[in-house]
Amino acid sequence: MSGQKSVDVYPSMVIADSQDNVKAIEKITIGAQLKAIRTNNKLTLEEASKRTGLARSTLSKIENEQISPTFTVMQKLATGLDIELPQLFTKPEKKQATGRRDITLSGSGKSHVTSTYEHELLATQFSNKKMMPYKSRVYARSFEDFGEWVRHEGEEFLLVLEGEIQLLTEFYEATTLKKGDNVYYDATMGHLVISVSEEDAVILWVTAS
Amino acid sequence: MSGQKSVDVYPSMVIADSQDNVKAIEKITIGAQLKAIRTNNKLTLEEASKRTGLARSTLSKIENEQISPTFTVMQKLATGLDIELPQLFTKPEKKQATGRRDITLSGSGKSHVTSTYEHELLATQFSNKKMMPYKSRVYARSFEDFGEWVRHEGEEFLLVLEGEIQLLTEFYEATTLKKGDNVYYDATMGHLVISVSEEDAVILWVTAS
DNA sequence: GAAAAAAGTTTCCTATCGGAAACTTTTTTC
DNA sequence: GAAAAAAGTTTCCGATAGGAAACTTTTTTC
Repeated sequence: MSGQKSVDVYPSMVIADSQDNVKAIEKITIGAQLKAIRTNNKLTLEEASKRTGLARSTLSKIENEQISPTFTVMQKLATGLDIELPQLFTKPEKKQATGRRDITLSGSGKSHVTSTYEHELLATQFSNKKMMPYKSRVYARSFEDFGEWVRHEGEEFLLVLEGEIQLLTEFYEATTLKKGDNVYYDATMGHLVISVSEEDAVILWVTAS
Repeated sequence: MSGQKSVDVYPSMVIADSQDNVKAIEKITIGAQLKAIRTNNKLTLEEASKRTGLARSTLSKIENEQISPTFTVMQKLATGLDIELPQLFTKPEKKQATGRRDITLSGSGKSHVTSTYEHELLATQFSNKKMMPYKSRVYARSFEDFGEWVRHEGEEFLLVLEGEIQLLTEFYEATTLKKGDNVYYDATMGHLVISVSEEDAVILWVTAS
Protein backbone atom coordinates (compact mmCIF):
# COMPACT_ATOMS: atom_id res chain seq x y z
CA MET A 1 0.00 0.00 0.00
CA SER A 2 2.65 2.48 -0.95
CA GLY A 3 2.94 4.26 -4.23
CA GLN A 4 0.64 7.17 -3.86
CA LYS A 5 1.43 9.54 -6.62
CA SER A 6 2.43 12.76 -5.05
CA VAL A 7 0.47 15.44 -6.76
CA ASP A 8 2.38 18.07 -4.97
CA VAL A 9 2.10 20.79 -7.50
CA TYR A 10 -0.25 23.55 -6.58
CA PRO A 11 -0.85 25.64 -9.62
CA SER A 12 -2.44 28.98 -9.15
CA MET A 13 -5.34 30.15 -11.17
CA VAL A 14 -6.92 33.45 -11.82
CA ILE A 15 -10.51 34.39 -11.81
CA ALA A 16 -10.49 36.72 -14.74
CA ASP A 17 -13.85 38.27 -15.18
CA SER A 18 -13.17 41.38 -17.13
CA GLN A 19 -14.35 43.29 -14.11
CA ASP A 20 -11.02 43.19 -12.37
CA ASN A 21 -11.31 43.32 -8.62
CA VAL A 22 -10.65 39.65 -8.51
CA LYS A 23 -7.53 38.10 -7.17
CA ALA A 24 -5.61 35.06 -8.19
CA ILE A 25 -6.59 32.18 -6.03
CA GLU A 26 -4.33 29.49 -4.85
CA LYS A 27 -5.53 26.17 -6.01
CA ILE A 28 -5.58 23.69 -3.24
CA THR A 29 -6.16 20.20 -4.35
CA ILE A 30 -8.70 18.64 -2.11
CA GLY A 31 -8.43 15.45 -4.12
CA ALA A 32 -4.86 14.67 -3.18
CA GLN A 33 -5.66 15.41 0.43
CA LEU A 34 -8.61 13.11 0.46
CA LYS A 35 -6.71 10.33 -1.19
CA ALA A 36 -3.86 10.67 1.29
CA ILE A 37 -6.26 10.52 4.20
CA ARG A 38 -8.09 7.53 2.83
CA THR A 39 -5.02 5.53 1.96
CA ASN A 40 -3.28 6.38 5.19
CA ASN A 41 -6.25 4.87 6.92
CA LYS A 42 -6.02 1.83 4.71
CA LEU A 43 -9.50 2.31 3.37
CA THR A 44 -10.75 1.31 -0.03
CA LEU A 45 -13.14 3.51 -1.92
CA GLU A 46 -15.84 1.05 -1.03
CA GLU A 47 -15.18 1.33 2.67
CA ALA A 48 -14.87 5.07 2.51
CA SER A 49 -18.12 5.09 0.62
CA LYS A 50 -19.90 3.21 3.37
CA ARG A 51 -18.52 5.47 6.04
CA THR A 52 -19.33 8.69 4.33
CA GLY A 53 -22.53 7.71 2.60
CA LEU A 54 -21.11 8.94 -0.69
CA ALA A 55 -20.92 6.94 -3.88
CA ARG A 56 -17.70 5.19 -4.77
CA SER A 57 -17.71 7.01 -8.04
CA THR A 58 -18.09 10.34 -6.37
CA LEU A 59 -15.11 9.71 -4.16
CA SER A 60 -13.05 8.62 -7.12
CA LYS A 61 -13.96 11.73 -9.05
CA ILE A 62 -13.12 14.00 -6.15
CA GLU A 63 -9.78 12.31 -5.67
CA ASN A 64 -8.99 12.74 -9.31
CA GLU A 65 -10.02 16.37 -9.35
CA GLN A 66 -12.80 15.71 -11.79
CA ILE A 67 -15.38 17.47 -9.69
CA SER A 68 -15.46 20.10 -6.99
CA PRO A 69 -17.37 18.71 -4.02
CA THR A 70 -20.11 20.74 -2.43
CA PHE A 71 -19.86 21.79 1.16
CA THR A 72 -22.44 19.18 2.08
CA VAL A 73 -20.22 16.50 0.64
CA MET A 74 -17.20 17.87 2.40
CA GLN A 75 -19.04 17.63 5.69
CA LYS A 76 -19.90 14.03 5.00
CA LEU A 77 -16.26 13.34 4.25
CA ALA A 78 -15.09 14.93 7.46
CA THR A 79 -17.66 13.17 9.57
CA GLY A 80 -17.35 9.81 7.93
CA LEU A 81 -13.57 9.75 7.94
CA ASP A 82 -13.45 11.20 11.39
CA ILE A 83 -11.33 14.20 10.59
CA GLU A 84 -11.68 17.92 10.97
CA LEU A 85 -12.97 19.67 7.94
CA PRO A 86 -9.93 21.89 7.37
CA GLN A 87 -7.75 18.80 7.11
CA LEU A 88 -9.26 18.26 3.72
CA PHE A 89 -7.49 21.23 2.27
CA THR A 90 -4.77 22.10 4.70
CA LYS A 91 -1.51 20.61 3.71
CA PRO A 92 -0.18 18.78 6.71
CA GLU A 93 2.83 20.76 7.80
CA LYS A 94 6.12 19.35 6.89
CA LYS A 95 7.28 18.66 10.37
CA GLN A 96 10.91 18.44 9.58
CA ALA A 97 13.48 19.59 12.03
CA THR A 98 14.46 23.13 11.22
CA GLY A 99 17.25 22.98 13.69
CA ARG A 100 16.54 26.52 14.71
CA ARG A 101 17.81 27.56 18.09
CA ASP A 102 18.53 30.84 19.79
CA ILE A 103 20.76 31.21 22.79
CA THR A 104 20.48 34.24 25.04
CA LEU A 105 23.23 34.62 27.57
CA SER A 106 22.27 36.03 30.92
CA GLY A 107 21.66 39.75 30.68
CA SER A 108 22.09 39.94 26.92
CA GLY A 109 18.44 39.99 25.86
CA LYS A 110 16.74 43.01 24.35
CA SER A 111 15.63 45.41 27.03
CA HIS A 112 12.34 47.19 27.23
CA VAL A 113 11.63 49.47 30.14
CA THR A 114 8.32 50.78 31.43
CA SER A 115 7.32 52.39 34.69
CA THR A 116 6.23 49.05 36.10
CA TYR A 117 8.59 46.49 34.63
CA GLU A 118 11.93 46.17 32.96
CA HIS A 119 11.54 43.43 30.42
CA GLU A 120 14.43 41.52 28.94
CA LEU A 121 13.19 39.83 25.82
CA LEU A 122 14.75 36.44 25.20
CA ALA A 123 15.28 34.43 22.08
CA THR A 124 14.59 37.40 19.86
CA GLN A 125 16.43 35.85 16.93
CA PHE A 126 14.01 32.98 16.73
CA SER A 127 11.15 34.46 14.81
CA ASN A 128 7.68 33.07 14.51
CA LYS A 129 7.88 30.98 17.59
CA LYS A 130 5.16 29.39 19.63
CA MET A 131 6.24 30.90 22.92
CA MET A 132 7.49 34.31 23.98
CA PRO A 133 9.92 34.13 26.89
CA TYR A 134 11.15 37.11 28.81
CA LYS A 135 12.73 37.95 32.08
CA SER A 136 11.46 40.95 34.03
CA ARG A 137 12.48 43.05 36.93
CA VAL A 138 9.33 44.16 38.69
CA TYR A 139 9.29 47.81 39.70
CA ALA A 140 5.58 48.00 40.41
CA ARG A 141 4.54 47.91 44.05
CA SER A 142 0.78 48.30 43.88
CA PHE A 143 -2.21 47.97 41.61
CA GLU A 144 -2.23 51.73 41.24
CA ASP A 145 1.09 51.64 39.46
CA PHE A 146 -0.82 50.09 36.59
CA GLY A 147 -4.23 51.63 36.94
CA GLU A 148 -5.90 48.72 35.19
CA TRP A 149 -5.66 45.01 34.63
CA VAL A 150 -3.29 43.60 32.10
CA ARG A 151 -5.16 41.26 29.85
CA HIS A 152 -4.20 39.57 26.62
CA GLU A 153 -4.73 36.50 24.52
CA GLY A 154 -3.18 33.22 25.50
CA GLU A 155 -1.70 31.61 28.52
CA GLU A 156 1.19 32.57 30.70
CA PHE A 157 3.70 30.75 32.81
CA LEU A 158 5.53 32.69 35.48
CA LEU A 159 8.43 31.65 37.68
CA VAL A 160 9.97 33.75 40.41
CA LEU A 161 13.74 33.95 39.98
CA GLU A 162 14.59 36.45 42.70
CA GLY A 163 12.74 38.23 45.44
CA GLU A 164 9.09 37.90 46.20
CA ILE A 165 6.06 38.96 44.26
CA GLN A 166 2.34 39.15 44.57
CA LEU A 167 0.24 37.93 41.72
CA LEU A 168 -2.96 39.93 41.53
CA THR A 169 -5.74 38.56 39.41
CA GLU A 170 -9.25 39.54 38.59
CA PHE A 171 -10.87 36.42 39.99
CA TYR A 172 -8.72 35.48 42.94
CA GLU A 173 -7.19 36.79 46.12
CA ALA A 174 -3.68 38.14 45.76
CA THR A 175 -1.12 35.36 46.13
CA THR A 176 2.42 35.76 47.31
CA LEU A 177 5.08 33.83 45.43
CA LYS A 178 8.65 33.36 46.54
CA LYS A 179 11.74 32.37 44.59
CA GLY A 180 11.11 29.08 42.84
CA ASP A 181 7.33 29.35 43.06
CA ASN A 182 5.49 29.50 39.80
CA VAL A 183 2.06 29.85 38.32
CA TYR A 184 0.33 29.05 35.09
CA TYR A 185 -2.74 31.05 34.17
CA ASP A 186 -5.16 32.15 31.53
CA ALA A 187 -3.88 35.56 30.45
CA THR A 188 -7.26 36.77 29.29
CA MET A 189 -8.08 37.07 32.96
CA GLY A 190 -6.90 40.41 34.27
CA HIS A 191 -3.54 39.99 35.96
CA LEU A 192 -0.66 41.97 37.44
CA VAL A 193 2.57 41.27 39.24
CA ILE A 194 4.04 43.50 41.92
CA SER A 195 7.21 43.20 43.97
CA VAL A 196 6.76 42.75 47.69
CA SER A 197 10.34 41.92 48.72
CA GLU A 198 12.75 44.64 49.74
CA GLU A 199 14.63 44.27 46.47
CA ASP A 200 12.72 44.38 43.22
CA ALA A 201 11.75 40.86 42.24
CA VAL A 202 12.93 39.22 39.06
CA ILE A 203 10.66 36.82 37.26
CA LEU A 204 10.66 34.71 34.16
CA TRP A 205 7.58 34.48 32.09
CA VAL A 206 6.63 32.64 29.03
CA THR A 207 3.50 33.33 27.09
CA ALA A 208 1.84 31.36 24.36
CA SER A 209 -1.28 31.89 22.39
CA MET B 1 -6.43 -5.37 1.08
CA SER B 2 -6.04 -7.48 4.12
CA GLY B 3 -4.62 -6.23 7.36
CA GLN B 4 -6.97 -4.48 9.71
CA LYS B 5 -10.25 -5.53 8.45
CA SER B 6 -13.90 -5.67 7.98
CA VAL B 7 -15.37 -6.44 11.33
CA ASP B 8 -14.30 -2.99 12.38
CA VAL B 9 -16.22 -2.11 15.41
CA TYR B 10 -18.35 0.70 14.26
CA PRO B 11 -18.69 3.34 16.90
CA SER B 12 -21.83 3.17 18.91
CA MET B 13 -23.16 6.42 17.58
CA VAL B 14 -23.51 5.20 14.07
CA ILE B 15 -26.82 6.08 12.63
CA ALA B 16 -28.10 3.56 10.18
CA ASP B 17 -29.85 5.01 7.21
CA SER B 18 -31.30 2.04 5.43
CA GLN B 19 -27.82 1.43 4.09
CA ASP B 20 -26.35 1.45 7.55
CA ASN B 21 -22.86 2.70 8.30
CA VAL B 22 -23.53 6.38 8.02
CA LYS B 23 -23.09 8.74 10.88
CA ALA B 24 -25.11 11.74 11.73
CA ILE B 25 -23.39 14.82 10.45
CA GLU B 26 -23.09 17.98 12.36
CA LYS B 27 -24.75 20.77 10.54
CA ILE B 28 -22.53 23.77 10.26
CA THR B 29 -24.17 26.72 8.64
CA ILE B 30 -21.81 28.23 6.17
CA GLY B 31 -24.50 30.70 5.17
CA ALA B 32 -24.67 32.46 8.48
CA GLN B 33 -20.91 32.61 8.63
CA LEU B 34 -20.65 34.13 5.22
CA LYS B 35 -23.30 36.68 5.93
CA ALA B 36 -21.60 37.66 9.17
CA ILE B 37 -18.28 38.10 7.44
CA ARG B 38 -19.76 40.11 4.63
CA THR B 39 -21.81 42.42 6.82
CA ASN B 40 -19.01 42.89 9.30
CA ASN B 41 -16.96 44.15 6.42
CA LYS B 42 -19.81 46.41 5.39
CA LEU B 43 -20.07 44.85 2.00
CA THR B 44 -23.17 44.57 -0.12
CA LEU B 45 -23.85 41.48 -2.13
CA GLU B 46 -22.88 43.45 -5.21
CA GLU B 47 -19.50 44.35 -3.76
CA ALA B 48 -18.90 40.86 -2.50
CA SER B 49 -19.85 39.65 -5.93
CA LYS B 50 -17.20 41.77 -7.58
CA ARG B 51 -14.55 40.68 -5.14
CA THR B 52 -15.26 37.02 -5.39
CA GLY B 53 -16.28 36.78 -8.98
CA LEU B 54 -19.48 35.04 -7.95
CA ALA B 55 -22.97 36.08 -8.93
CA ARG B 56 -25.02 38.16 -6.52
CA SER B 57 -27.68 35.54 -6.65
CA THR B 58 -25.28 32.79 -5.80
CA LEU B 59 -24.09 34.65 -2.73
CA SER B 60 -27.64 35.28 -1.65
CA LYS B 61 -28.54 31.64 -2.00
CA ILE B 62 -25.53 30.51 -0.07
CA GLU B 63 -26.28 32.95 2.73
CA ASN B 64 -29.82 31.70 2.90
CA GLU B 65 -28.80 28.06 2.89
CA GLN B 66 -30.56 27.42 -0.35
CA ILE B 67 -27.54 25.81 -1.94
CA SER B 68 -24.40 24.07 -0.78
CA PRO B 69 -21.43 25.79 -2.40
CA THR B 70 -18.80 23.73 -4.14
CA PHE B 71 -15.25 23.77 -2.95
CA THR B 72 -14.30 25.90 -5.89
CA VAL B 73 -16.82 28.50 -4.81
CA MET B 74 -15.60 28.35 -1.25
CA GLN B 75 -12.09 29.08 -2.41
CA LYS B 76 -13.31 32.08 -4.33
CA LEU B 77 -15.10 33.29 -1.24
CA ALA B 78 -12.02 32.92 0.92
CA THR B 79 -9.75 34.61 -1.58
CA GLY B 80 -12.13 37.38 -2.50
CA LEU B 81 -13.09 38.25 1.03
CA ASP B 82 -9.53 37.87 2.20
CA ILE B 83 -10.18 35.27 4.86
CA GLU B 84 -8.92 31.83 5.62
CA LEU B 85 -11.07 29.07 4.27
CA PRO B 86 -11.89 27.48 7.63
CA GLN B 87 -13.33 30.77 8.81
CA LEU B 88 -16.29 30.06 6.61
CA PHE B 89 -17.46 27.28 8.82
CA THR B 90 -15.62 27.68 12.07
CA LYS B 91 -17.54 29.63 14.59
CA PRO B 92 -15.22 32.27 16.02
CA GLU B 93 -14.18 31.07 19.42
CA LYS B 94 -15.74 32.64 22.39
CA LYS B 95 -12.57 33.95 23.86
CA GLN B 96 -13.85 34.54 27.30
CA ALA B 97 -11.57 34.50 30.27
CA THR B 98 -11.71 31.16 32.00
CA GLY B 99 -9.79 32.52 34.92
CA ARG B 100 -7.92 29.28 35.26
CA ARG B 101 -4.66 29.40 37.10
CA ASP B 102 -2.43 26.90 38.80
CA ILE B 103 0.17 27.79 41.38
CA THR B 104 3.03 25.43 42.12
CA LEU B 105 5.09 26.31 45.16
CA SER B 106 8.78 25.62 44.98
CA GLY B 107 9.45 21.91 45.29
CA SER B 108 5.82 20.89 45.33
CA GLY B 109 5.42 19.76 41.73
CA LYS B 110 4.91 16.17 40.69
CA SER B 111 8.20 14.36 40.53
CA HIS B 112 9.33 11.99 37.81
CA VAL B 113 12.77 10.44 38.03
CA THR B 114 14.83 8.80 35.30
CA SER B 115 18.51 7.90 35.13
CA THR B 116 19.29 11.15 33.38
CA TYR B 117 16.94 13.73 34.85
CA GLU B 118 14.70 14.32 37.79
CA HIS B 119 11.71 16.18 36.46
CA GLU B 120 9.40 18.24 38.57
CA LEU B 121 6.23 18.77 36.61
CA LEU B 122 4.65 22.15 37.20
CA ALA B 123 1.11 23.39 36.86
CA THR B 124 -0.25 19.86 36.71
CA GLN B 125 -3.72 20.97 37.75
CA PHE B 126 -4.14 23.09 34.69
CA SER B 127 -5.18 20.61 32.07
CA ASN B 128 -5.19 21.10 28.36
CA LYS B 129 -2.71 23.90 28.37
CA LYS B 130 -0.64 25.32 25.58
CA MET B 131 2.66 24.94 27.37
CA MET B 132 4.22 22.28 29.54
CA PRO B 133 6.55 23.71 32.17
CA TYR B 134 8.86 21.65 34.30
CA LYS B 135 11.94 22.03 36.38
CA SER B 136 14.66 19.43 36.13
CA ARG B 137 17.75 18.39 37.96
CA VAL B 138 20.19 17.09 35.40
CA TYR B 139 21.98 13.89 36.40
CA ALA B 140 23.34 13.08 32.96
CA ARG B 141 26.98 13.86 32.33
CA SER B 142 27.52 12.65 28.80
CA PHE B 143 25.78 11.72 25.60
CA GLU B 144 26.26 8.07 26.47
CA ASP B 145 23.96 8.44 29.46
CA PHE B 146 21.18 8.76 26.92
CA GLY B 147 22.42 6.67 24.05
CA GLU B 148 20.39 8.60 21.52
CA TRP B 149 19.00 12.01 20.76
CA VAL B 150 15.85 13.22 22.39
CA ARG B 151 13.49 14.46 19.75
CA HIS B 152 9.86 15.43 19.90
CA GLU B 153 7.27 17.67 18.39
CA GLY B 154 7.22 21.34 19.17
CA GLU B 155 9.55 23.95 20.53
CA GLU B 156 11.35 24.23 23.78
CA PHE B 157 12.57 27.03 25.97
CA LEU B 158 15.26 26.28 28.51
CA LEU B 159 16.65 28.45 31.29
CA VAL B 160 19.49 27.49 33.60
CA LEU B 161 18.49 28.02 37.21
CA GLU B 162 21.50 26.53 38.97
CA GLY B 163 24.85 25.14 37.93
CA GLU B 164 26.10 24.85 34.42
CA ILE B 165 24.98 22.70 31.54
CA GLN B 166 25.94 21.79 28.06
CA LEU B 167 23.28 21.76 25.42
CA LEU B 168 24.08 19.13 22.84
CA THR B 169 22.18 19.28 19.59
CA GLU B 170 22.19 17.39 16.38
CA PHE B 171 23.13 20.32 14.18
CA TYR B 172 25.41 22.42 16.35
CA GLU B 173 28.49 22.31 18.48
CA ALA B 174 27.86 21.72 22.17
CA THR B 175 27.19 24.98 23.98
CA THR B 176 27.82 25.68 27.62
CA LEU B 177 25.14 27.60 29.46
CA LYS B 178 25.49 29.11 32.89
CA LYS B 179 22.91 30.24 35.40
CA GLY B 180 20.61 32.76 33.77
CA ASP B 181 21.50 31.73 30.24
CA ASN B 182 18.71 30.36 28.16
CA VAL B 183 17.95 28.92 24.79
CA TYR B 184 14.95 28.46 22.56
CA TYR B 185 15.02 25.68 20.01
CA ASP B 186 13.13 23.46 17.69
CA ALA B 187 12.62 20.25 19.65
CA THR B 188 12.33 18.08 16.55
CA MET B 189 16.05 18.55 16.25
CA GLY B 190 17.85 15.97 18.36
CA HIS B 191 18.82 17.53 21.68
CA LEU B 192 20.20 16.68 25.10
CA VAL B 193 21.24 18.48 28.23
CA ILE B 194 24.06 17.38 30.52
CA SER B 195 25.44 18.88 33.70
CA VAL B 196 29.00 20.15 33.58
CA SER B 197 29.21 21.98 36.91
CA GLU B 198 30.37 20.19 40.02
CA GLU B 199 26.85 20.14 41.38
CA ASP B 200 24.06 18.78 39.21
CA ALA B 201 22.51 21.64 37.29
CA VAL B 202 18.89 22.65 37.66
CA ILE B 203 17.01 23.96 34.67
CA LEU B 204 13.57 25.15 33.81
CA TRP B 205 12.03 24.17 30.56
CA VAL B 206 8.86 24.93 28.85
CA THR B 207 7.66 23.11 25.80
CA ALA B 208 4.90 23.90 23.40
CA SER B 209 3.64 22.21 20.31
C1' DG C 1 -0.70 -17.83 -15.24
C1' DA C 2 -5.71 -18.09 -16.00
C1' DA C 3 -9.88 -17.28 -13.39
C1' DA C 4 -11.99 -14.86 -9.80
C1' DA C 5 -12.33 -11.16 -6.76
C1' DA C 6 -11.41 -6.66 -5.40
C1' DA C 7 -10.31 -1.97 -6.31
C1' DG C 8 -10.70 1.83 -9.06
C1' DT C 9 -12.53 4.55 -13.21
C1' DT C 10 -15.82 6.06 -16.57
C1' DT C 11 -20.36 6.45 -18.45
C1' DC C 12 -24.91 7.83 -18.25
C1' DC C 13 -28.47 10.22 -16.15
C1' DT C 14 -30.87 12.96 -12.68
C1' DA C 15 -30.57 16.44 -9.13
C1' DT C 16 -28.67 20.52 -7.96
C1' DC C 17 -25.50 24.23 -8.40
C1' DG C 18 -24.36 28.82 -10.30
C1' DG C 19 -25.20 32.89 -13.35
C1' DA C 20 -28.31 36.40 -15.84
C1' DA C 21 -32.13 38.75 -15.33
C1' DA C 22 -36.63 39.58 -13.51
C1' DC C 23 -38.76 40.65 -9.43
C1' DT C 24 -39.40 42.33 -4.52
C1' DT C 25 -38.00 44.85 -0.57
C1' DT C 26 -35.51 48.44 1.64
C1' DT C 27 -33.27 52.80 1.64
C1' DT C 28 -32.43 57.31 -0.15
C1' DT C 29 -33.71 61.58 -2.34
C1' DC C 30 -36.40 65.59 -3.09
C1' DG D 1 -44.53 60.26 0.91
C1' DA D 2 -43.93 59.21 -4.06
C1' DA D 3 -40.13 58.31 -7.22
C1' DA D 4 -35.67 56.62 -7.80
C1' DA D 5 -31.90 53.98 -6.45
C1' DA D 6 -29.84 50.38 -4.04
C1' DA D 7 -29.94 45.98 -1.87
C1' DG D 8 -31.59 41.57 -1.69
C1' DT D 9 -34.42 37.47 -3.40
C1' DT D 10 -36.39 34.39 -6.72
C1' DT D 11 -36.93 32.52 -11.24
C1' DC D 12 -35.28 30.36 -15.15
C1' DC D 13 -31.99 27.73 -17.43
C1' DG D 14 -27.43 26.01 -18.86
C1' DA D 15 -23.58 23.77 -16.48
C1' DT D 16 -22.02 20.51 -13.39
C1' DA D 17 -22.10 17.63 -9.15
C1' DG D 18 -23.32 13.09 -7.42
C1' DG D 19 -25.29 8.24 -7.68
C1' DA D 20 -26.02 3.60 -10.12
C1' DA D 21 -24.07 0.64 -12.91
C1' DA D 22 -21.06 -0.70 -16.57
C1' DC D 23 -16.42 -1.05 -17.52
C1' DT D 24 -11.24 -1.42 -16.78
C1' DT D 25 -7.32 -2.35 -14.00
C1' DT D 26 -5.04 -4.51 -10.21
C1' DT D 27 -4.64 -8.05 -6.85
C1' DT D 28 -5.53 -12.56 -5.10
C1' DT D 29 -6.32 -17.44 -5.46
C1' DC D 30 -5.43 -22.02 -6.92
